[in-house]
Amino acid sequence: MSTPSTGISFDSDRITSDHRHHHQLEFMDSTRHNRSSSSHSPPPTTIHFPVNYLDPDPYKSDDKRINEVDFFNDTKHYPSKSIDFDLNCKEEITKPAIDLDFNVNTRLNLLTGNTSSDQSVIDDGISPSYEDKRANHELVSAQAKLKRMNGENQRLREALNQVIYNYNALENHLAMMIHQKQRGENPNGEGSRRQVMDLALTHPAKAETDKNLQLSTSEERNNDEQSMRPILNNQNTGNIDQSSEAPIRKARVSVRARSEASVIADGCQWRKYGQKIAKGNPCPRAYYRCTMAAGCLVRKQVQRCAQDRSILITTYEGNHNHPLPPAAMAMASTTSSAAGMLLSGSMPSSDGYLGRNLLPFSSSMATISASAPFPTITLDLTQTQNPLQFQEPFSNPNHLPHIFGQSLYNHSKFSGLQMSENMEASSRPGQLLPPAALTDTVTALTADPNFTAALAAAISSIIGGAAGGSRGNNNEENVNTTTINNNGHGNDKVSNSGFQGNYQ
DNA sequence: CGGCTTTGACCCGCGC
DNA sequence: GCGCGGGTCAAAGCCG
Repeated sequence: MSTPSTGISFDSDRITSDHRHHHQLEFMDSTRHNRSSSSHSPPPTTIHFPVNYLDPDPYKSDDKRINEVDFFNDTKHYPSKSIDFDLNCKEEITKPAIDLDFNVNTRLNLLTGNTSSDQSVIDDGISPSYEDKRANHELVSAQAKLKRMNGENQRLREALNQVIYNYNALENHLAMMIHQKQRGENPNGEGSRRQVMDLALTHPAKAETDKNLQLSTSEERNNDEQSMRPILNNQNTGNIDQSSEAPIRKARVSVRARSEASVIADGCQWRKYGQKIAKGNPCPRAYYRCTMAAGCLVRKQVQRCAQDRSILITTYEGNHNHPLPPAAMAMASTTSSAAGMLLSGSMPSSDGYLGRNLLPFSSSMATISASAPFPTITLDLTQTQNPLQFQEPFSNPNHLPHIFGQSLYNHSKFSGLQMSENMEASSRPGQLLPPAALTDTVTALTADPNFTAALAAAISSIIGGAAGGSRGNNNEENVNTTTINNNGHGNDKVSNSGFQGNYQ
């Protein structure tokens, strides 16, 4: 646990069962809605990329009434290592603020007391008083530097959170304007309700525009992409009357987590408004809508996996139009970022470039389904250990914060930040991209501004939400630019009280 | 009594 | 046009 390292990493993985929240979902045996037939759609083509996940131990039996998985409960503390960022996020009324609590081990073994056992015994001829003065000077200097860094880091984080918040507000304002425009043109409002909903749930207009522009440049499109052509035509002609558009696509982010809980505690308040038996799965699908603010259009579906009913599948849709509590922001920013990448084309279609390059990670990670009715990115958190994951000490099911950031977080690995530092990991067969593929992927990703934005949000999520950031999971091998000792173990760190993050 | 869940009915898109 | 399936509505009931 206390492996010496200068690494900076971010707290990541923790899932705990939590019964504080009362939203429950009864997966009944009802078959009244079951109209399933024997026909099945072909499995969607997929793109995979890694998500790190640690099993939350859903069978934890401390409490007889485990109804949720709380991804954000953070009560554990970890011994600090070299440089540990203890990120506390306090909730404000309108936006999250962050308190930073740095705990830096300067490795100078600076002592202000006279604990002889720790003092140097080497007689170098320098007087003790000189040593003390020098040590004190260094200590003061380090403290001053730390203070500056602390302030700067907090400012940056606040700025980043503000940007994310403004972005979400603007996005929802756009949806609202479109809604009003539609109502103005269609006073009855009938027949367009669902379309309005879809519009509001659809990811940013710019992302759609980008995607559509990409579509216009190629003749080789699959059927799924062809469905977007009406949108493209409208935009090209300057017609923004989307009420006349044909299929509006909305991105979904699906999270697969192994849990006996009924729902995952993602920090938001949800109200169940429906339940149905979907074709091909005897487990009912429950529909929830966000009730944290009037008019919030975010919805989620919760369903157990037919093949493995210990797996809970939660699918999010849409962006919140209201400030989120810190506990909710991790999921929000992650799903938003994933959806943005999906719709913006940063994550190309299943036969796309990135997909080929990322396929080596396919076994246990995230999946993009391009052939589904809606573009869906699935974060598979059911794997106890993914191919990139080191054996590490934080596989405690209670220490699973922020797993939702992992998908995007791992994407950052491909952005070429630390390619030269993959030596250890690359020694494990099949765990890293071939150099050429990696380079290509890096080029593709970094060339895409949407990826940059998404990555920023994801990093924000990780930094802001990781409740002290570094539980040092698998990711530090690549991302940590200061790592000297990449032994694959998580940076032990002092955790803190609040999990924060960002999501929508 | 208000908020939430349950659940049958309904709407709508899509494929045949 | 029809049936299927996904998604939503809304009345009724439940619960604190």
